Amino acid sequence: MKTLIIVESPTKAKTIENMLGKSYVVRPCVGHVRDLPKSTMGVDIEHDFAPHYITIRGKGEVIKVLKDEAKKADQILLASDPDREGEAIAWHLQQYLRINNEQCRIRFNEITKTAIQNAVEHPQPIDMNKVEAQQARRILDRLVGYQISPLLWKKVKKGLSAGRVQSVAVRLICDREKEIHDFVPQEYWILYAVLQSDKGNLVVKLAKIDNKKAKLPDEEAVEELKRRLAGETYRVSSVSKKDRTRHPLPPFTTSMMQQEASRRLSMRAKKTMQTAQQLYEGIQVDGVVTGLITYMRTDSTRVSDEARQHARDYVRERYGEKFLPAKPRAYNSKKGTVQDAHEAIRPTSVQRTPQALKPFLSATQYKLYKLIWERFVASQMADAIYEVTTIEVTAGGCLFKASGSIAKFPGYTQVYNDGKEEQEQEDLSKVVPVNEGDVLPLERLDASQHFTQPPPRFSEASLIKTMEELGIGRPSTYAPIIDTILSRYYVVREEKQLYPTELGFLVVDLIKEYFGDIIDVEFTATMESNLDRIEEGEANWVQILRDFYDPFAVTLAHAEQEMEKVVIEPEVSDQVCEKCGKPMVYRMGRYGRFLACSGFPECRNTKAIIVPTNVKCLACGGDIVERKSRSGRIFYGCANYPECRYVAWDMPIEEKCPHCGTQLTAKTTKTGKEMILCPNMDCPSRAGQKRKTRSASSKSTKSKSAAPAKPSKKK
DNA sequence: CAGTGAGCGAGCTTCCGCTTGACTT
Repeated sequence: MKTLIIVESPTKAKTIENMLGKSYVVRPCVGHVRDLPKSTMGVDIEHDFAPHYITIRGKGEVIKVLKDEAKKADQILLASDPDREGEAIAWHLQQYLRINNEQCRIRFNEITKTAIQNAVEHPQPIDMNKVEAQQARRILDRLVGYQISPLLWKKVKKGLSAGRVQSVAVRLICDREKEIHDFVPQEYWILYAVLQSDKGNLVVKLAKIDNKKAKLPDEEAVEELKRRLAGETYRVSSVSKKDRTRHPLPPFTTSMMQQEASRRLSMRAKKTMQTAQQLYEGIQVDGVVTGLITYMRTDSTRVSDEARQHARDYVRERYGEKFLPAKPRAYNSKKGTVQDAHEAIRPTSVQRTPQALKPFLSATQYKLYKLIWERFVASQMADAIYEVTTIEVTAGGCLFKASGSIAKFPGYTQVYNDGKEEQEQEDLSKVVPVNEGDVLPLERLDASQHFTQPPPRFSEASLIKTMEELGIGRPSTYAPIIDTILSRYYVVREEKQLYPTELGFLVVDLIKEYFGDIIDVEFTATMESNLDRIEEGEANWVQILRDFYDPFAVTLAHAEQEMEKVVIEPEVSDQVCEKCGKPMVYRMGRYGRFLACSGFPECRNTKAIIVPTNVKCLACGGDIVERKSRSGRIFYGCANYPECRYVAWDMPIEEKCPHCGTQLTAKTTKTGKEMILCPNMDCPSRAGQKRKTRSASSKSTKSKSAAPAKPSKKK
């Protein structure tokens, strides 16, 4: 008796095969095996939206392996992920491999021997309601994307795209930009009273005037209040101390990991996912390829009992009983958009500390692993306890306050600092010990002018966070969506911020005008609740699609008719063509923006976009200019290139390196400090720093070539 | 670390979500 088990990920296949006996063969299908065709709609709208599925191009080898193994097996079990997409993958496999057995589907939420053995012993039928929900989602996305996009080609520009998810992402960025543009800053003032005490000055902040929240809109109000307070006595009306506890954060989901890696490690979502994938697939540790983290695409914070127990054992042993909460912490994923097929992202073993693994990891892998490990261990540790002191001072009917906190017990912050510490340290400096009833002489009143700030632009991380909150997109698509809207040139990224382009605004405005409801943030939420009803057997998938499509078809026809062809006028630059004297304009090419003569095609002059700086090149006396590399990264070079080859990633300063004479550069670090660096990597001042070269002792090359070549145990 | 690029107009572009490589922007 031989059983073939099919799972989605190759790594998972290897892991599970090692857990089961010799009579089991585990093979991966590597995601979906069939889908709608790329080149045509593939949906028969006239016949109940019947989909036309074909095997996915490029999956030939994977499918061949599955077919061969299926022939040899007595029993086939489909173990794709226990969520909507996984159910559909199982169904496609069943259809394609012609599996007759009704009991062919097994499901498990965690990869432990007991969970898998239990699942293998209880195969079930495929849940067709779930499959139909997935199919409805797939077809709806196809209908929307493959009908609005061609409309944009016709009316605006070829190659454009629109979709349920990407168009909302662009919309969010455009709406935010408008908000920032329309924002009117409000002036307000903050008033501090600096009071003398024998332990030093106490700084208290104005909170209330005549029992109402203090509002100081302008300088006049401040002066008036100052006159009112003149000669008043400042009396400490209360001093209170209170303990406050803070819970650790749950272990990572994909989106939380992307946000934290962006905030703390300045890593892009794509880079974070690539690195996490390496940790998941396995690193050579003492000659053995070891998977270091659980699956990295998940929307769940759930943790297996086994892993939780190991974390508790580790905390007890390493930090002592005090750091252990009485009850193990459970992070139950809230119901809703969460599909909960995988656990949270956590280390596969807490025993593998970041420090112990450091020699086997690249710098990036180490940083990300450390973040994941610490976040997970902290999530099973005791609360942090702070003592918060609040001092209230009254004077002339006004209430002033100061508060600060001191850590009494670090708890989980011993391992994972959530970054609120610095802020509280600052508060603390304002609090000096005083007693209730004390009358403190006034040193001075400090008033400062402030303005309300517009909301910040989206970063990759905050966009992902917002999309997740709106239930738009999935863990596997957060990072790719950002690439899509960047490559369509709907948005651009500068530093960490996302800015909409003219094209982005144009396309969003058109979709808003003609297909308003599709781009509404509620659209996906409504769709999801309909999909839930299909899953529950309360709604019919064809009916759901019809209810959506009938009005959509009308909208589409109307848009085809009414939408005017847009002529995009290129943006005129302040530069003049040196060949014909006409102004130069910005155009979009295959490699991004460039300057072209507005006299095209008579004059074919083109130039790269170069931004001047005020810095001189110390090597040749030329101007230093800002340019963009092919990958889009900003760098600085000499305007006399190629005669002068001076280049640097950071802004040069007019000062030479004392060691090698190369012109130095300056950059501001994350903490706001200015760092002077020599761009010459061979300079003695750079000694000990890693060069960006490929070392022969590479970890990934070895494991990658070794893994598929090694024949898994046969016969 | 920087090259090019657009228009013609034949035939193509495009969606979202699952998974990894192969192959360059």
